Amino acid sequence: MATKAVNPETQRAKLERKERAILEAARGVFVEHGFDGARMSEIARRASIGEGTIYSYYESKAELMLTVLQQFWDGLTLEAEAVMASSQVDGFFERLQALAQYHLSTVIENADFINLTFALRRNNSEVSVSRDHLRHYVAVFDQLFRRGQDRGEIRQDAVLWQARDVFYGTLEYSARSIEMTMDSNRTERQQGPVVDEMISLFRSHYAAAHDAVEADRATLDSLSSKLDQLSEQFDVLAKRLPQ
Amino acid sequence: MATKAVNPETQRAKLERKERAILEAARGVFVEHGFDGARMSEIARRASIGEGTIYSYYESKAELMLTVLQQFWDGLTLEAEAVMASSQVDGFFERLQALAQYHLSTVIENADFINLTFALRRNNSEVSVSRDHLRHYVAVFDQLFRRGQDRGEIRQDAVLWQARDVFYGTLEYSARSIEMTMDSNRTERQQGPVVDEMISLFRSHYAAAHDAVEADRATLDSLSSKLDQLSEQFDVLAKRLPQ
DNA sequence: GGCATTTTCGAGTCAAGCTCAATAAGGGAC
DNA sequence: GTCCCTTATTGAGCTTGACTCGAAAATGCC
Repeated sequence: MATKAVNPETQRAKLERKERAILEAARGVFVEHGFDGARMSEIARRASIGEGTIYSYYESKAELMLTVLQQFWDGLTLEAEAVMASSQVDGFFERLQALAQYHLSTVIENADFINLTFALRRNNSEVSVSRDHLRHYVAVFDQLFRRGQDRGEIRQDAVLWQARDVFYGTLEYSARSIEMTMDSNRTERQQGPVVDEMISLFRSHYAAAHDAVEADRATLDSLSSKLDQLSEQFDVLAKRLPQ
Repeated sequence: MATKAVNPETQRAKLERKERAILEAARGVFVEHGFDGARMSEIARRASIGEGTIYSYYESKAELMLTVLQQFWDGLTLEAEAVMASSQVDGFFERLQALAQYHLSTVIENADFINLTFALRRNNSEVSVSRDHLRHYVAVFDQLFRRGQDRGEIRQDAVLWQARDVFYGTLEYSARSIEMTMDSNRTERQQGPVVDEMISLFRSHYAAAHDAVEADRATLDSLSSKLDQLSEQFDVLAKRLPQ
C-alpha cells in the first residue's frame, strides 16, 4: 500500500528533481557562455544526464533558454516585491528609490539575460518570453505609482505608462552606459548618482508639490490685492491729514 | 600611359564595388532573418559571388555583421545631424522634439539592429560595435543640450549624462512597448503621445523656467517686506491723527 | 518473474560556418 | 602576344554542434 501511494510521488519528484537539475545547469552555462556559446553537451554533462535526455524535457535549445528566462523574470518579480514589502519607510519617493536601486543593480548584474529576452523575441517569433512575465514584473512599479496617486503624493494627471517608460528606460540605458565604461579603464560612472538624479526628476515632475507652486501663486495674488487695498486706505488717510 | 594610370583605379573601384555589394546583400539578409537566421550562402548568392569570397573580405560572419552595424550607426548619426540642420525652428525644445520623433521612429523601424548591437557586445567580446560609433551618435543630443544651456534655455545645473539617459532610455523603452503591443491586436500605443509627454517632462524639469519659480519666491519675499514697511508707515500716520 | 510502458541514452544525421588547394584573372616585362 | 608572378575567386570538403532515433535500461503492474 505504501509503495502504491508513495512511489508515484517519489517518481514524480524524481522527474522534477531532474528537470530542476537541467534548468540549473542550463542557467549556469547560458550565463557563462551566452546563448550561442552554450553547448547542449555541457549542459547535459553538468546535469549528469545524456544529451538526448534533455530533448525529452525541452523541444529545443531555444525552448530551454526560454524556460530559464521565464524563471529568471519570475525570480526578479518576487525579489522586487520583497524589496517593496521590506521597505522601512512608507513614502512614495523613498520606496521608488529602493525599487530603482534594486532594478539598476539587477540589470547591471544580469545584462545578458535581459538582452537575450528581447533578442530572442525577434529571432524566433514562436519562442519568446511571454508578455505576461514582463508585465508582471513592471506591475510592481505600476502598483506603487497608483498607490502614490491615491494617497495624493503624486499629481492626479500624471500618465502611468509615461512614468513607467521613464523609470525603467532610464535605468536600463544608464546600466548599459555604466557597463560600457566599466570594461574600459575610464572613470567609472557610479550607480548612486543615477538613482539620485532619477528620484529628483520624479520629485520635480510628478510630485503633487506642483500644487504647492500653484499655492504660491495664489498667495502672491492675494498679497498683491491686499497691497492695493492697503494703498487705497493709505490714500484715504493721507487726504484726511492736515496739510 | 592611360592604362597605367587608370587601371589601378578601376581595379580598386572594382574591389570596392564588390565589397559594397557584399555589405548590401548582408544587410538585407540580416534584416530579413536576424543574425542567427542569416545564411552566408544566401548573402553570397545575392552578392553574386562564391561563398568563400566573402571570407577574403571579412574574417567571419560576426565581423561582417559588425561592419554592417557600424555602417548602420554611421547612417543614423548622419540622418540625426540632418534632422537638426534642417530644423525650421531654433528653440531648444522644438529641436529636441524633432530629434525625439526621429529617434523613436528609427528605433522602432530598426529594432533588430539596435538589439544586435548590444547582444553582440556580450557574446563575442572581441567583436562589438565600438564605443565611438555609439558616442558619436549620442553626441547629437549632447551638442543640442549644451547649446541650450549656453543660450540660457536650460537650467545651468542640469546634468548632461542624466538628461541623455532619460532621453534615449525612455524612447527606447517606449519603442519596445509599442512594438510589443503592435504584434498583438490590442489598442496600439501611438508614437505621438510618447514624444509629447517626453518633451513636456523635459520642459518641466530642465527648462530655465525653474529659475522663474525662484524668481517668484524672491518676489514673494520682497512683497512681504514691503507690506511690513507699509504697515509701519500706517501706524506712524495713525498716531499722528487726531483722536 | 514476466510483460507493458516509460525513460534514457549516445551514435549517427544534417546543416551551416569556415578552410584550402586548385583555378582564374590581372598586370607588367620583353 | 606570351610568359610569369601575384592576387582574387571558387566550391568541394572539414568541423562543429543541434537534434533524431532505434535500442536498451528502468519502472510499473499483475
